[in-house]
Amino acid sequence: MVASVKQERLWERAMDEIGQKRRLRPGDGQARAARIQDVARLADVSTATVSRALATPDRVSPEARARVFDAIAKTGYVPNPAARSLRSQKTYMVLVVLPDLANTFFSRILRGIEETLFDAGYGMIISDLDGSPEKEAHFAAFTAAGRVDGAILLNGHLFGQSRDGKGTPANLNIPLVALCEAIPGADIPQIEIDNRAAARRMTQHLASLGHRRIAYVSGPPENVLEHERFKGYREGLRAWDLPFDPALVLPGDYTLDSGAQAGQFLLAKPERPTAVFCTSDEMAIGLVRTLRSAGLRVPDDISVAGFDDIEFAAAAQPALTTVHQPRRELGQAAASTLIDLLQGRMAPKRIRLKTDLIIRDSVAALR
Amino acid sequence: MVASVKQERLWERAMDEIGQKRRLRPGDGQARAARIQDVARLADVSTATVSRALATPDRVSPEARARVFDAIAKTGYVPNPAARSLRSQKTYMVLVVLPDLANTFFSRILRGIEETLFDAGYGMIISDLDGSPEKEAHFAAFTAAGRVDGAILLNGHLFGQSRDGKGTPANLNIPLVALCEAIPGADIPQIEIDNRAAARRMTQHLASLGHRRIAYVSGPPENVLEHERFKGYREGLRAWDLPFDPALVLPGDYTLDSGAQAGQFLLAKPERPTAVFCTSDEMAIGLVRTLRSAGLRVPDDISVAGFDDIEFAAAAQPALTTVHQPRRELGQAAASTLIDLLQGRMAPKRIRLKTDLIIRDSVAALR
DNA sequence: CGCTCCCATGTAAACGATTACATTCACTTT
DNA sequence: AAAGTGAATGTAATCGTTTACATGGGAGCG
Repeated sequence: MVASVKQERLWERAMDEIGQKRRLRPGDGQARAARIQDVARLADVSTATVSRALATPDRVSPEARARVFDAIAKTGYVPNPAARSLRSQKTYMVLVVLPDLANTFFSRILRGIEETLFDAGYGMIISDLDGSPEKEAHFAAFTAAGRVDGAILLNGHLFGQSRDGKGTPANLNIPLVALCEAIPGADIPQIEIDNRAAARRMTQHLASLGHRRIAYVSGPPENVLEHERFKGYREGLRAWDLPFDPALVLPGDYTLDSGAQAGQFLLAKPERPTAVFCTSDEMAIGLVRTLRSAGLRVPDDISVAGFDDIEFAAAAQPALTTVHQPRRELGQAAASTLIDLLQGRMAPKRIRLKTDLIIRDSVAALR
Repeated sequence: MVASVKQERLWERAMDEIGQKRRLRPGDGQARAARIQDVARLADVSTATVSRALATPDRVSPEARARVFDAIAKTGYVPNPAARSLRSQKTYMVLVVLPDLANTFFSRILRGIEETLFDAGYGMIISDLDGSPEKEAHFAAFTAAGRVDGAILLNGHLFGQSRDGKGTPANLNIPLVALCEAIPGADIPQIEIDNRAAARRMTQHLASLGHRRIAYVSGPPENVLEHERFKGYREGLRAWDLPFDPALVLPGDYTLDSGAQAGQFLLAKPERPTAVFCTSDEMAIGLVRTLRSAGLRVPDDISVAGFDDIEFAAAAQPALTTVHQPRRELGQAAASTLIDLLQGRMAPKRIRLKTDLIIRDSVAALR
């Protein structure tokens, strides 16, 4: 892996030199790649020694090792992954299962995952479930076929199971890690933030600024994150001896549109809250937009808080007070936990990363 | 090739049916997956017939085919991808090369790619180059090793080459497609929008509203998109007989921060423009923020236009007038073009998708 | 000196599919 | 009736590694 740049250059040259036609399509100038045989012959050792020089360098003599590396450089040899995988039953590939690839919340998490996997020599295959059971079945089969060594699940449930744990989980026999949305009942490592504590903290922050009527825009009702955040919201109210008013709980599903929708509900209420806690930034941005176009000023007339701290939270008008999720770190933690499992090391059952309260301009003290 | 989708389906159905049987009892060892041998024995045919029943069903007698499918369902057989790939030199995997996975612009494109590949039975591997030559070399080797059948390049250059075409492109010998950012000089299909026409149209739109001093916030100077959009900007000015003023061209790199930075430059200018054309929505949003915090009203005091029409363009304050890029369709077009190549069909050398001028609230007529 | 032990290496058997080539058999065709 | 044709299937080589097992030789030890 370290020598890859140099190898690459040499490889091209070697390919040109060999220039041997492959029997694919006539007239196609496909050159054949060097095989382990070629390296072995050139280094005057057996294929076994070449393989060992690569996998366990300390088990071959320094002289042989040097000759092998030399031959590898000369031929530009790159091991054939299919052959390697066929024999060793390892693919060095990880599946990342997402509920929705188009959701901007995931992109930075993906990057955290990708970079960690990359450093450990693993590739990343992405599956965007997109709410389709058909795709889910496909990827279950895909996984079962042994195309990946492990998987990171961001979708809140196992293959073949619904979110509430109904149904029999597909038996994949590979290491799994749940990221962000914990999978209740599954005996796999869970990487997440403390959603409850974060929601409680935000609620208390709003209360501490004098707000007594604090609305809550929820996530989808079946969502584990939602349950936790809702609990935190109620705990926050209780800590400040504020009454819980079900009329102040508005349905949402984390999207911009549902936030805008919640804004409409809010405007229609006879007695308006003075602060709104949205459980996603997208909803907060949608909500602010609705409120402003109705002539309300944020935060002067009404405070709005978000959750996630996506890129646009800081650029929104007004800049959003929100809960920061360490998305990149979440991805990294999930990936390195999975790698631990893949390499037979112990891994913690649960990792909870710290969130931060980000105070910007969309929340103000009650006048 | 054509049968792959159907094959997948069958495996899935088979999986479902024998789901119970394959599940491990607690404490049980690893259950061995069924091989083609097992299916052949059960169906009382040779392995060749099983293979043919799957790949070319019409070359097998209906009776044998039925017995084979039956046996597949009974055993829950799923072909081993490594073995298949080793022998047939096909992986049914496509590499998607991105300059920056965390950039929200790409997520919807990825989805378009993913769904199209999925429908054709291909999987998607993502490589986030992240500006690192090391990663680039790695993925070049990865590709050269034959882990993918083809690649979609969104990064504007070939492996081993810089953006301006310097250096020898890696000799990968697999079908490639360039998406969004055309690769000049490369003899591969290019899927893109007409950046020049779109930029010209937006510039003319601003001019038609009476603006005579129209600033331009650019992309990175080495970027092909940037060159095209800049040409369009100048053409738009010329069409309205407006002078080109280099002082009104501000450097940017498509990010939020560079837009905010451009705003600072703008505020410092003695003679301010009345409209600003930002070549990305992110920059427009960053710019608006800077302008507003300096007390300027958008669009009353200054108009701001964007490019891309990302999700937040509509939710921004004020909602952004911008150029809509059909991102999902771009992804789909690139993927299906690549699939055509992979399956030996002809593919167009260049596909240009239509853009739309989206008129919202951030641009107004000059008072 | 003879015996063990271990290290470095080689030999060759997997891994699980695809597919070129061979074979069989039922039908035409001449 | 002999030969030719083509469809259905089987046989076995092949893809390029990894790795269990075998081997040979040098060091250590009594």
